[in-house]
Amino acid sequence: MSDTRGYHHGDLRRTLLTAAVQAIEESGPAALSLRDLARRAGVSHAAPAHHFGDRAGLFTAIAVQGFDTLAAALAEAGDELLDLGVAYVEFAVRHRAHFEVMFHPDLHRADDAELRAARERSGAVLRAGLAHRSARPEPAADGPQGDVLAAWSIVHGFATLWLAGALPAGLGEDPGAAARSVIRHLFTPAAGTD
Amino acid sequence: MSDTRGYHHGDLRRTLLTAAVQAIEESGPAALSLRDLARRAGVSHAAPAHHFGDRAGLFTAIAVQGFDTLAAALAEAGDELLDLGVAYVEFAVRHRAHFEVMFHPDLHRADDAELRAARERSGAVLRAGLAHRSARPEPAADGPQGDVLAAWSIVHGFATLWLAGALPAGLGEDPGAAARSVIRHLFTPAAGTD
DNA sequence: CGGCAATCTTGACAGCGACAAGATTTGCGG
DNA sequence: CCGCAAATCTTGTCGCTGTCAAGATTGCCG
Repeated sequence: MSDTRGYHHGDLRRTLLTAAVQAIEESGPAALSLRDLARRAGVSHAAPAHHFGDRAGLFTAIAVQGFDTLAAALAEAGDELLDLGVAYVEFAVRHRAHFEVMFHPDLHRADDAELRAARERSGAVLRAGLAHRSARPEPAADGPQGDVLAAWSIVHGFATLWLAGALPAGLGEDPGAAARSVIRHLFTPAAGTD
Repeated sequence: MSDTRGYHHGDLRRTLLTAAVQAIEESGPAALSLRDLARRAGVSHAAPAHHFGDRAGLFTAIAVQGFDTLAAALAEAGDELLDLGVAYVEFAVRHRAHFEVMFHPDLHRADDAELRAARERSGAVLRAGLAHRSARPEPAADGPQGDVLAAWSIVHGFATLWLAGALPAGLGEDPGAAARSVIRHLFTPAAGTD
């Protein structure tokens, strides 16, 4: 089904997408080359342009795929704010190529209709999960968005710093566990070990 | 002093650096071209290579400059954890080109000696400021690094999301003020207006 | 079965980073 | 003041890249 049989490839778009994600995970988005992608897929150098139009179009498609995957991961994580945050960080680490492309507007086409929709979808899942958070019953004073923003910031920052290799070495190998202990500082300021 | 007089430019390195920062602020790091930089400085296309060796070398120099500027900004911000965090976010927004390059290891040369030193310098300022934080006297249970990590994560995440344009529109124009209300969630979980 | 749209190829062009070799200038020892 | 070495910048070139245009091949639908 995904074999390169004859003139038409048959499944070139999906093949290029997975090859692109793998290449980004290996060498970062900047080093990604459409021609190299075509080479890996055993296809002529101009073939990718037909499916994505553009280098930015390819990144846009990756971002869309990323937001959908994130939405699914968050939906599966449950309603606890803590678990939601851990799932966010684990998504970022397990799909670092998607994550990096998703939050770099200068790579993809940020106003793309399909991308807007996917981003809105994952945002809705996030807000739905945060709506009946059990860890913090009393609403914050700076509006309902205040603590959502704080939670989003702390998990996004932790994930970004982890991926950038900027965090100290003593955190271990499990980003989810490390994130859990960090996120806890949001509700229980003076304790992180439970 | 910074004039292009004759065969030797006289101040080409600094000129290229500022031109690079401006170009990155306009179109992002990915679109930066050494040849375009040379053109802006009125210099031949291979001149930048002599000062930075490489495209990665240029980004490394920018990152070094960024960490030094950040260290200065943090040192000037005072000892309060809150003010420290606000200064961090304001630095990221005011020097977004530096900030983006600093935390993208695939752009610069992360093991560069001068870069290591600059990063360590700014890290020391951050830790010094956090050492006698007044807003939270009691130590966290998961070691002294726990709350430092939480604070760093929340400000870094907020700054990153702000720069990515991912935050909702209702936050106003002042990132420092918005950051202040978000950071407050770290110590006072149920209030953010005070 | 015929034609049409989708898909892929071939070819070309300008721009890019990197390297090598040469030109020019500065600075420093004598 | 001279001359030479090092620093700085230029010119030329190479392979690679993204993008566009035009043609070849295939699947599909009437």
